[in-house]
Amino acid sequence: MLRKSTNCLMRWPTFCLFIILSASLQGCLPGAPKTVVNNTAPTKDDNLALGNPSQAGSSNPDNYLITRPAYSLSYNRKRAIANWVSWHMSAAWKGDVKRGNDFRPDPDLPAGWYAVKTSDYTNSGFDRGHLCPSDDRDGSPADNSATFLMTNIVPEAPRHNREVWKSLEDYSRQLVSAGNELYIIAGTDGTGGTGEGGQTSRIADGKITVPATLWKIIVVLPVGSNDISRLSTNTRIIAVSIPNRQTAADKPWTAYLTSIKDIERMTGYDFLSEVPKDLQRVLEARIDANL
DNA sequence: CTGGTCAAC
DNA sequence: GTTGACCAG
Repeated sequence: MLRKSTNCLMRWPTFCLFIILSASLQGCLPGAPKTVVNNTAPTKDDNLALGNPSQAGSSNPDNYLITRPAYSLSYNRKRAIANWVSWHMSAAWKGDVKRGNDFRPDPDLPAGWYAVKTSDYTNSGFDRGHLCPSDDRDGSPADNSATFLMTNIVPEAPRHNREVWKSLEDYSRQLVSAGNELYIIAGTDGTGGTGEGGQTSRIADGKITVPATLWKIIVVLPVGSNDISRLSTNTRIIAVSIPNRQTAADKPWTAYLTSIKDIERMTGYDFLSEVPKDLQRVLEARIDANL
């Protein structure tokens, strides 16, 4: 009953189309259309697609843009922590690369700047808290390793990091497993947190500021391309602002839901700046419904 | 690199 | 029980 493929092409075109798509044979068949169906496979997209919230660049040391394949961030030299980190998240970034734990100074800071090292956090009473999590970047060794550069790390109250912040990270990866992709921006604000040793403004002999607040904005999109055009008034927005205190973990992350507008008021940043103004207004006022 | 802890699932 | 993510030495 098996026919040669040329017969198949004439007699069972639908069947052959299936073969073409599933076995990636397009390149073997000259003349086959390049795009037969919409591409719904998740991709790795621009980490800053929704905008650069603080207009970070190369001129201001306290708003210094660092761009990598894994994420983009604004670094604050005076505070020795990031103002924010922005990254795209989809199943395309996921894999089975083992967590590297290779915390190290960021070699991409300008010459002459102090580069935070992992031992600056030892015995500080604060965790080396990821902004862009290791587990969001386990698709390649290079991407995972990039999350351990100390510019992506902030002094985070241990219970904050391991409990309430982690549970939101886990939830966001569940959203990805369920068929969404995400744009995530996480950052810091204010000075002074409460770690294992009590209230602290700075660690490492004053070199590193302990942020008072960690905030995060998650834009939830269906898997696809043309990112900006996929935002609508129905787009789900998850925004939280969580004090950097051990006791913050006494409540679930849903207790800290807020609006993007509130985070803009707190930080002075402008989020979703690539999105049309009218749509920004709607989405930035939104507070996610409690789950 | 190893062993230990803690919380969540 | 296992896993993930810290810590210290």
